Amino acid sequence: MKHAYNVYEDRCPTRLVLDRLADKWALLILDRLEDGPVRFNHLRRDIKGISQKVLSQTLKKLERDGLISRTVFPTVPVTVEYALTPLGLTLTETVSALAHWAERNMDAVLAAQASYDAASGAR
Amino acid sequence: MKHAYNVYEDRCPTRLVLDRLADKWALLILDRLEDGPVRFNHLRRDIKGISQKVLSQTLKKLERDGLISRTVFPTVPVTVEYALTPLGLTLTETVSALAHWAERNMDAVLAAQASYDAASGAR
DNA sequence: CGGGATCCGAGCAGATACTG
DNA sequence: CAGTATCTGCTCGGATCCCG
Repeated sequence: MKHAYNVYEDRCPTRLVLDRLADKWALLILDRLEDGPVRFNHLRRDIKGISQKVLSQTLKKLERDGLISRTVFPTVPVTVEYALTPLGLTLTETVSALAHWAERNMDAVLAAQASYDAASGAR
Repeated sequence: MKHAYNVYEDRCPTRLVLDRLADKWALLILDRLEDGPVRFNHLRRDIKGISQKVLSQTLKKLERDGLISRTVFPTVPVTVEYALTPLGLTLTETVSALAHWAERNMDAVLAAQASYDAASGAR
């Protein structure tokens, strides 16, 4: 057993955390915040395809988990900045590794998919 | 820009890969296979809470992506072993890092959630 | 043992409209 | 600008039954 306890157990708290991390949007947001604080609509524009509702929900979850901070500036109209917390920062190293793996091995994965599809299509 | 190209773009292939990885069950399965080949019902028993259908679907996706291999032994009844491919093996290092991050920082996350909930509950 | 097929209900996501 | 509210689908996952 390479884990401190059984990660595969049903109500294991690690699963709860892992569960939260296993979210495409959350990963992209964390990755995007790595370079510094970003405002709401800026995130919305940068992360193509996310809806305002889902972005809002995901940000709230990440804030609840203590991974990002939300700062409101009392300008008119109001400005809100999202930034990584120190905890969130420690996570982005790992998330980055995942993103870079995807980049490096994308071709291999696509090739595997193509050959898999060809094999089952032949049937 | 720390990526070779814009990961946040809509139809970026990296997103497709990242999307696949952002799956709680897939991560758990990859992690579980790290120690060696495992049979179907063994996985089913080990990864508590997964249904046979979802396990089957997830395994198929991972196989399609070239991350795991499926070997059928013509015994009676038939035996099927799932194992990491070399490509999948390179990924588990990163997945492991994620799992260990979750383990190490679980307490901090739970604490953050508690204080967040207390703050919004007070309103 | 290792699945596929089917049915079904809950929840999540998209679109739209409105607000401080 | 930065969201909330509501409604509506529509996919995902659980349960069950069956097969090689």
